[in-house]
Amino acid sequence: MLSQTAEYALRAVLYLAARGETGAVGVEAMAGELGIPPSYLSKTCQVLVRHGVLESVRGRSGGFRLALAPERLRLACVVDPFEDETERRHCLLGRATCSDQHACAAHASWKATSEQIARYFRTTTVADLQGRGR
Amino acid sequence: MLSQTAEYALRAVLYLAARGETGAVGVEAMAGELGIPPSYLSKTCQVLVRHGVLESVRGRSGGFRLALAPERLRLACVVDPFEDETERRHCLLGRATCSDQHACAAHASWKATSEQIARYFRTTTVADLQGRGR
DNA sequence: CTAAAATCGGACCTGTAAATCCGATTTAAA
DNA sequence: TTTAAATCGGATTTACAGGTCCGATTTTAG
Repeated sequence: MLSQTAEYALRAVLYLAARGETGAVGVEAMAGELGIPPSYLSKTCQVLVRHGVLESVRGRSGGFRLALAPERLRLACVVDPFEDETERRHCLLGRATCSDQHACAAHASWKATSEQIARYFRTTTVADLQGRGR
Repeated sequence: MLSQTAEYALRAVLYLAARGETGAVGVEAMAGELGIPPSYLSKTCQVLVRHGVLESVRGRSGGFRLALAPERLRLACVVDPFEDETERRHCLLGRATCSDQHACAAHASWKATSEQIARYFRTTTVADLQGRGR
């Protein structure tokens, strides 16, 4: 469903949200806790910083922290930087242009499901997932 | 949403369904029509034969045709052989075990959408998509 | 019977996502 | 002021899905 990288990003953000306002968390610690290759997580977090999802604190006792309150952070903001913009996964058969006007064979029947997926990522916030599961 | 290979499979099956009972269609013709690399489509079709979705006719004027009536062919049958069995895409965060009992943070909120996706592929048939779009 | 046209299927190549490595830079504690 | 600990960021390597190639086999048209 999500690329490996997008999944890492989501897990990292969820982890930081759980920490609340406890200052920045180092990549090494986070990676160890989440079971993600540290140097890869480092890059992934850097991308999230560029997209305004995280803030980085450099130097000693630095690390990463959320840039926004969890209530304002939608899952789409976390995941989108790692999904190909062009293929908004709207067409099941991989058409470049697939709309109500120029529909592929699957368009009509797939539409409802496709829209529910998009709505999930657009409306669900990080706060909505906090405190659930473990 | 679907892997490239699964998408090829679905398009090929839809193409054969549109042909109706006009005998087997050669890979070369099908690939040209669909814009799929011929030798790759060949392998993809071979997998579908092994899974009972297609039948192959060897020798001169051979090719592939549907093994079942379109009404009996569910999209899941076409697509599943090309998706990893283990990660049934049920867990957004990539957990090995994620269920109502052992839930990840996203489980509860993701469940409805996840089930709608599964239901779509399980219940929609090739016949449902026939004659739609182009 | 022969030859052409097709699938079969294994070995090989390739492009890209995933992961690693390492030096430069920044900062705070000692 | 020095040093340790952290991010930054580009170059490189690895793993695997995607794609190619080709010889063997099968079958039918002529």
